[in-house]
Amino acid sequence: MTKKEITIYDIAEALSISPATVSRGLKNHPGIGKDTKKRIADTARKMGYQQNMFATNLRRKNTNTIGVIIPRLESYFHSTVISGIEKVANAHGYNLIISQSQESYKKEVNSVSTMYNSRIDGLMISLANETKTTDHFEELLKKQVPLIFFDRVIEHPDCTSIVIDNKKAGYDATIHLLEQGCKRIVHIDGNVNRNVYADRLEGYKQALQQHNIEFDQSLVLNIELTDQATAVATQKILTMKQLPDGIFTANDISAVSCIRELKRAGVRVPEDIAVVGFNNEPIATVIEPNLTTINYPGKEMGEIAATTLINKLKKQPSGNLNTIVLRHNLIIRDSSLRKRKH
Amino acid sequence: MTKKEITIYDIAEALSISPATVSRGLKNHPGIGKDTKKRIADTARKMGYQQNMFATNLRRKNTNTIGVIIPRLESYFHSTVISGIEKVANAHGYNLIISQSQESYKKEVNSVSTMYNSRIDGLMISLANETKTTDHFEELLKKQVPLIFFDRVIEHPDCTSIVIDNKKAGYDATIHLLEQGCKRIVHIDGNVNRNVYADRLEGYKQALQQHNIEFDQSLVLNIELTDQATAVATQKILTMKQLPDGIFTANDISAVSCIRELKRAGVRVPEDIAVVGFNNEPIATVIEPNLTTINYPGKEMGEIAATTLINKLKKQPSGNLNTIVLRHNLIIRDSSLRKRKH
DNA sequence: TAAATTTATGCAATCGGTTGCATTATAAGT
DNA sequence: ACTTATAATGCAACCGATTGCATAAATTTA
Repeated sequence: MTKKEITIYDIAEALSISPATVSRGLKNHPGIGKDTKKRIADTARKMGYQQNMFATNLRRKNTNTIGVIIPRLESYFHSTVISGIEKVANAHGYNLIISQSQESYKKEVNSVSTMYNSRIDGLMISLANETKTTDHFEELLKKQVPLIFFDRVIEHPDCTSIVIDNKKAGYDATIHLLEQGCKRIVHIDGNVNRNVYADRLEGYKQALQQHNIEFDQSLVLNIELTDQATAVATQKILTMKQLPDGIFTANDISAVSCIRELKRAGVRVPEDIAVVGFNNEPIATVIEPNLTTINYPGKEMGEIAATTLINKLKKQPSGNLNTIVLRHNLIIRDSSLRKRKH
Repeated sequence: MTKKEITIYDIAEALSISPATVSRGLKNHPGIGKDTKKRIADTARKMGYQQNMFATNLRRKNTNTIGVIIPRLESYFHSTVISGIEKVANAHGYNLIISQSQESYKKEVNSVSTMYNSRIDGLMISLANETKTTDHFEELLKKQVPLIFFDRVIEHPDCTSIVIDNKKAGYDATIHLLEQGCKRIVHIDGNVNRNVYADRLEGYKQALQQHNIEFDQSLVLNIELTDQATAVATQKILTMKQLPDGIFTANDISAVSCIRELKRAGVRVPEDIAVVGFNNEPIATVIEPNLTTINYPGKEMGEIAATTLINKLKKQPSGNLNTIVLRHNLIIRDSSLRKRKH
């Protein structure tokens, strides 16, 4: 029933030439005559020829496929990144295979292994919270498969990382709160096992130090940055003997949840407590007051990550960088504005 | 430099048996002796054997890869669906390749063609707004590649569609507004070329009819359901000689934008105008007042779509359904609540 | 016009598994 | 002990494209 596949042999036969010539003709090999090429192309079209990638890949040993592993797909930030990646990969004729780690080290290892078996040409990954080592990438790297980390990265001599300056961003956010007159700032952070959260915390500390405020560990809450966990954390904050006058959270979901709880408890934002988030997700302009946050260029990050990887694959010179740092910026909105500028 | 790949021939040689036996042994063929199997498995592990999928696929003619095409990745709803798909596909050992159409027919055709060339085993798609025909799928279908539509579907005799009852949902939303005392309800809708929007409109009409309210075409605004476009549409609504007292929008992004504009114009929600959205995205509980909306089970839809497809691929009986309708439900929140229940 | 180049094409091995059929070794039946 | 059924393994063709090397044809040069 299934109509027989057309192969280069069929085309060769139809034109009474050799399959080798057809193969070369189809990919515009310089050694093939102009008219022959045209006849091959025409016949191929006429017969409905479709290249068999397996045969090609089997010989060529590359798949034209790039793997992407992210913690979760239903996250605005990550889907933005993926969108950027897809755009670039698609434009360069690469396929994308995507997998989510769900923040689990085990799932991550598993995904890497599956992709390894699928013979991906390159891998881009934003690490799961649980991940602490790079052992599971060694197999890939040994086979010279380029690996790129983005957002949630880890140091590795052979890989490029694409990040923003999280330390500076954390610093910027905190300085802003300080400049708004905050003296006692809580920092709601993620798992400091991950660079992004460790760095944001570091920036927070630096800013405090610069304003001669002593760092107080009890003002740092390391939680899973979800809606729920933040609500719980906020309740805890509300029971502090001395309430903070500023909160810097490491993502917007968390910031929104926090503001919601504060309002529910009758605390005014920003008058009583100013709040700054991170990521600039769409909800930042839905919550009232609108959320001051760090703008994180996700789509751009995806595009750059993909471009870098593809350059590496094509062995173009630009590919051997160690770290690429994208620009972030603080977007000031009402959730932190206590002093009006005029 | 690149370490030589280990093949079944290497294993065969190491054990002085034939490659055929190794091949069968590795996939647990019944005709191979128990101890031989074990020796093969052990040696394979010891030597670091990795199956070459190309060779396998070249013979077997299936790729273990499923394609997914959606309008855009940076959409909460769609990333939720993808998440569900990924979960199921992954659990069954299928790879996923993803592409976005950006609502463009041309890009959609292109993606289908790329996937066709990648020899995907099956395809799942939520159509672009521009798409009106199914011609671009014929090539795939001719090759017996199963195709599943989800959310944005189109009638096709050989394909299963996974949807919610959009007509009923539109009806439910409108009836709710009517029950809250609304008499003049605007419907902000998408491109009626797409089933989802046509059906929601249909449900809206039915509800009106049931309450003996004459349908007024001037109260239906068909727009691109974005933040921006909705803001513009809302401004237009505000200039109507007679203001509506209810608005039913076909998605939450739009509803939120609408509420924002209404509030900015000093219109009270829900007192002056009650608003109902669609999808139940996270922003629905961030906007104030919280948004009444239709809960749309995206992740579940993804899981079911993937399961259905995989069943078809495995030729399991459950696979030959025409349409699967998931349950939706109206979630009533403050944006539409004018009469308190006690 | 013969020799030297250049251009166009073909031969045949190769990539790494898979699988129908044949063959051999082992166990069971008479 | 001898045939027959059963289990275990091997042979070899095949999937479809790629590519180094050889060959043939066309063109240029001497």
